[in-house]
Amino acid sequence: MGALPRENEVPLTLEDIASLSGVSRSTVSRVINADINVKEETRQKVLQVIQSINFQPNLAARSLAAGRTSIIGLVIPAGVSALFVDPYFPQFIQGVSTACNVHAYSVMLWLAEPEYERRTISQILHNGLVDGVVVSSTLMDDPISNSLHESRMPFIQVGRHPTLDINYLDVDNTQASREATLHLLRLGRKAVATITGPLNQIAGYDRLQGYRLAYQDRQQAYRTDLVAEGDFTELGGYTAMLQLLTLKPDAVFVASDMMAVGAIRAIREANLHIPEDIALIGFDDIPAASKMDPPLTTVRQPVRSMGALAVETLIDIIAHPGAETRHILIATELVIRSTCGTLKSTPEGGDDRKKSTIDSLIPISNQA
Amino acid sequence: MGALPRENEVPLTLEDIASLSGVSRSTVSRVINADINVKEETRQKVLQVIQSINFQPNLAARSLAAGRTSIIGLVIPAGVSALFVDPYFPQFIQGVSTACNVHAYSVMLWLAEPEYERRTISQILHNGLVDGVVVSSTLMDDPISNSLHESRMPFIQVGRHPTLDINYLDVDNTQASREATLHLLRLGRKAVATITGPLNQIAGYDRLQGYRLAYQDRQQAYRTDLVAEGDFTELGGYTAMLQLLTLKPDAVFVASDMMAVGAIRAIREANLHIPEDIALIGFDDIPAASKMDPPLTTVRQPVRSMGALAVETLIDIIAHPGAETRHILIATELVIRSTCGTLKSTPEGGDDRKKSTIDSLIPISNQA
DNA sequence: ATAAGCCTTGGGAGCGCTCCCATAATTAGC
DNA sequence: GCTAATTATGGGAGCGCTCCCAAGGCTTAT
Repeated sequence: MGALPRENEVPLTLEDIASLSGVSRSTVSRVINADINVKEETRQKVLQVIQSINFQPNLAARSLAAGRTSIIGLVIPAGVSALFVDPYFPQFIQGVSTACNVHAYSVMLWLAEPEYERRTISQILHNGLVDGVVVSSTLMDDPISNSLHESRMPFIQVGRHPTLDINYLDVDNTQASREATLHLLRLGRKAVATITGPLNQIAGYDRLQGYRLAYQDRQQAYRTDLVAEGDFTELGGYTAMLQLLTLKPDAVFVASDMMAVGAIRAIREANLHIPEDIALIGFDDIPAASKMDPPLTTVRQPVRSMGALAVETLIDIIAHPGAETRHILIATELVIRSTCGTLKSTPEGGDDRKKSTIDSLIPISNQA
Repeated sequence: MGALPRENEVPLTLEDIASLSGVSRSTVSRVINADINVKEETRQKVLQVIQSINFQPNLAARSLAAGRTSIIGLVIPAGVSALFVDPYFPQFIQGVSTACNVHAYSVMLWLAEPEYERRTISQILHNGLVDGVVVSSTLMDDPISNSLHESRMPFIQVGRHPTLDINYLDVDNTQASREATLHLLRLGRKAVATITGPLNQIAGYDRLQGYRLAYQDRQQAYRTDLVAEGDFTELGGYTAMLQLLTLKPDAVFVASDMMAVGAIRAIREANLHIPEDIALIGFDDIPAASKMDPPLTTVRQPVRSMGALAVETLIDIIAHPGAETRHILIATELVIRSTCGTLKSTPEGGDDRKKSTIDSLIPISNQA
C-alpha cells in the first residue's frame, strides 16, 4: 500500500500541524509526547491531522532541544575474529534490533575496526548521537570498555568485565562449562580435553575456568596439555583438535560450536569416531548444531533474548542515572544430542591409550 | 590509553572552543568544516584547541542547521527467512560499515520486522534521521522499495527491481547461474536439476532464469519437474532435494550454499555419492564452502565489496540529486572445487536411470 | 456569589550548529 | 600611496523542537 502521501515532499513542522488543527505548537508537541494535560477533544483533533498527513517530528530538532536522541549505539569490536562467521552476532543484533523497535529506539551500528576505533569511540562519547551504548564481546581489558566507563555515557556490556564495576549482562559461562565438562566426566570419559576460546576474551577465559572447576568437583587434577587455545573459528577448532589428537583424549569440551565443527573435521580426518572414540560437547547451540552428523551436544545460550534484554536494561539505565550497577547472569541449558555419547562401562574400548601420560598433572588453581 | 580527558563531562560547544582559541564561533565552524577561507595560522591555533580538548561538534545541532545528518540507513527486510543464518548478511553489513567508517558516515540499522515495518519506513522517510538508505534483498514487489521510490529519499537497492527504475547494484545472477548450469551440462550431466531460491525474491527468480538460459544455450528443453523451489535455508535445500531425489537427477544447481548444505545432507541420507551420482554447484561461496566434504563448487560473489560499493554509490547519489539512475552489475566467479565432478564420458555409470522419464518436457520460455 | 484551585493552552527562550551578510584586514593594481 | 579587489573574521538569524512560565477558562468549596 503506497499510503504515503505525495505532499510530504516539503517537510512539515510542528507549527504547520498547529495551524492546520487550530492550536499552538506547544499543544501539538504535547499530543505527540503523550502529555496528560491535553483535553481529549483537542488531542483527537490534532492526532487526526498528524495521521492524515503522516507527520513525523524532526529528530534532529527534538534531540537538540531535549538532549535525548532515542538512538542507542551497538558497538561490536571487529577484533573478534569469529565476527560474522559465527551466527552469534547476527542473532544478537537481531535481538537488539527487535527490542529497539518495540521501545521506539533506533540502532546505530558500529563495527569498531582497529583503524577507526579511536575516532569511533570518541564520537560516540562526545557528539551526542546516542543516548546509550550496548557493547558486545570485548577483550579482557578493552579500551572501549575503559573509555565508556570513564565517560558519563550510559552503557551495558554483554560479557562481564574482569575488574571494572560496569553494567553487564552475561551468560553464566563458568557454570555452563563446568556442567558440560562434568557431563563428559560422569559419562566415564577419562581424558577430557578442552578447546578454549581466545583467553584474552572474558568468555574464553570463563569457559576454561568452568572446565577446571569440573575437574575440581571430581577431585581430579586436569592435564594442562589437554588444554588447547582456539579462537572461536572453525579453523581454530580444527587446528587445536589436530594438536590435541596427538594426546589421544577420549572427550573434548569445545568452547564454541564453530570450533566444534572444525574439531569434528579433524577427528574425522584421523578416522576416529564420534562419540565412540571421542565424545564432544560444544557451546552456543548454533542453528546448524542439530543438523550436524552426528547432532551436536552443546550448551544453549539464548542469544537473541540476551540482545533484547541488554537493550531493555540499557533503557532502564538511561532512565535512572543514579542507580546501582546492574549485573545480570543468564542461565544456559545443556542440550544433549549425540556427540557426547552415553555412559561408558568401566573397561575402555580397544584403544591403546597409555595410562602413564599423566605426568604433566598440575593442581587445580583455586581462584574463585 | 585513556586519552579522553575527564573535563569533557560537560559538553563543550563551538562557542567554548571559540573563546578558548580567541576567535569567533564562525571561524571555529570553518575550521571544523575545512573551509578554505581561514588563515593557516588561525586554523592551527583552533585545531590545537579542538584536539587538546577532544572536541566533537554536536551532531543534532549540526543536522538541524545543515539539513544533513551523515547517517545512512541500512534496511534489511526480516521477511527474508535466511536472514542471519546465511553468512551473506553479516558480510554485507560489514562491507557497509567499513565504507561508512571510511567516509565518516554512521550506519543506522533497521531490521524491518513485519509488525513494525510501516512505522519504520515512514520514520526513515520523514523524520530526517538519515541522508539516504541502502536497502538489501527485497521481495519482487516490496512495499519498502515502492515507498522509497515514491519519496525523495536517496536510496540504492542491492538487487535489481523488476519494474521500477531505481538505483541498484546487483550481482549478475542470471549470467552466473547460466554459467554454473552450463558447466554441469558440459561435464556431461544429463538431468541437471535446480533448487531455486524463493521465487518472489528477485535473486531467486534471476537464478532460475539463468538455469533456463543454460538449457536454451544447449538447445535443450528443461524439465519443469526438475525445478524445486527452496527458500535459501539449509532446511529448504534439504526438503527440495528430497523431492528431486525421486526424479533421479544426476546434477543439481543449487541457488545458495546454505541450501547446498541441506541438499548434500539429503543426498547422503539416500546413500548417493557426490559428485559420482549427483554433481552439485552452489551459489555464494560462503566461508564454509571450501571446508565442506567434498569441497563445494560454487559461484562466488564479492558480498563485502558490494556492501561497500553500495554505500559509496549512495553517497554519490546524495551528492548529485539530479543525476541519472545508477545500475551496477557485479561480475561473479565460478569457483570449481569437487562437488561438480569432472567430465563424464559417454555411457553413464551403473545407475539405472530410465531414459523415458523425459515426458514432462516443455519448451524453453523465451522471456528476455 | 466569590475566592481558591486545577486543567488547558499559548508563547518565549534556547538547544548548538550552519549559512549569509557585513565588516575588518590584507593584498594587489596603477 | 590610494583605491579596488580579495581574503579573513564576526555576528545575526534561523533550523524545529522541548521546556518553562504565565494566563485564561472551568470547576469546586465556602
